[in-house]
Amino acid sequence: MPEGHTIHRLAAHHHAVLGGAQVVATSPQGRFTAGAARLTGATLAATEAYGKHLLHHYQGGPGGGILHVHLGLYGTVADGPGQPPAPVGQIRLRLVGGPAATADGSPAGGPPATAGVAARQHWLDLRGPAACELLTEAEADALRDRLGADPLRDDADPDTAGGRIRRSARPLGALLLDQTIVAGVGLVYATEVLFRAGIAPTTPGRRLTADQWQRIWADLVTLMRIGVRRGRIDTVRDEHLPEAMGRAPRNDRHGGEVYVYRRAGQPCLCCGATVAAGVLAARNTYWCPTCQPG
DNA sequence: CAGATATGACAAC
DNA sequence: TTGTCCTATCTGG
Repeated sequence: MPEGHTIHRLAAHHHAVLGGAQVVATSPQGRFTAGAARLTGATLAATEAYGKHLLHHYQGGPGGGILHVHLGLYGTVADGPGQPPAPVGQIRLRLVGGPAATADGSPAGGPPATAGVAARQHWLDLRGPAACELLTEAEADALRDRLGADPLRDDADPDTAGGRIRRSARPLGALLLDQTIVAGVGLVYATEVLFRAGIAPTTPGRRLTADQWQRIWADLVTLMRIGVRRGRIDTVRDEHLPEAMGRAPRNDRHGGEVYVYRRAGQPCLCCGATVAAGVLAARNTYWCPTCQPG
């Protein structure tokens, strides 16, 4: 699940269901005991996504702080109304009071709960994360400073990212995954955006023109915004969708329609050539030898 | 039911 | 480059 679109989606959702409310935090596995104690009684003031990093800003209570979560390869966050299921996650946040969520699911702002406001019950479980820790403001600044341009953030600086890419001899398939250059792009988006650009993942960054980078960046912004909306990665143009081509829709756990990601050995949706697979910088990569000439 | 694998990242060679 | 983290899911026997 977790490329940048997933994290941005979670940040917005968590603000909608827990924003402005006091929380009770527990550490069922005992790996976040001190952090949970500092969060309990604090109020979730804001949520933020930067690349694949999720930040919860807590104020008040016994100290508050910035909860930093990175899901890594297989971390998940689940949440829901009412009583939580059996405590198994690394961290659990339980809403104990706050303004009622708006009907359309938009962020519930306003002050914390006051007497007479019906308390919501909402739980959140974090399981299998690569990182779950409390940061200071300075540490959060340092985290943002070491991340590159996030196509889903308004403050992104694609020119700096493009400059670094176009001065590098490393292959584009690795450069797009370098979170200090571009933040939030993972294997699926990197693989697919290069297919859509008609550029092989082995191409050195310095062979990319400024115009090509501009188009790749714009495509990432477009694709990842769709990903946030739909909660899945779709990169296939209308004319190559299953309905348009009379083929069966993709039906694996990812769900999205893609051109080459994990389609090794299958025919390219554009030209029919066999999709190739390889390993680049310790990550799987896929491409069409015809549509993406090296 | 054991083993492989996964949209990730980092430390240690 | 390889190993490790650590969870869920899918595969083959």
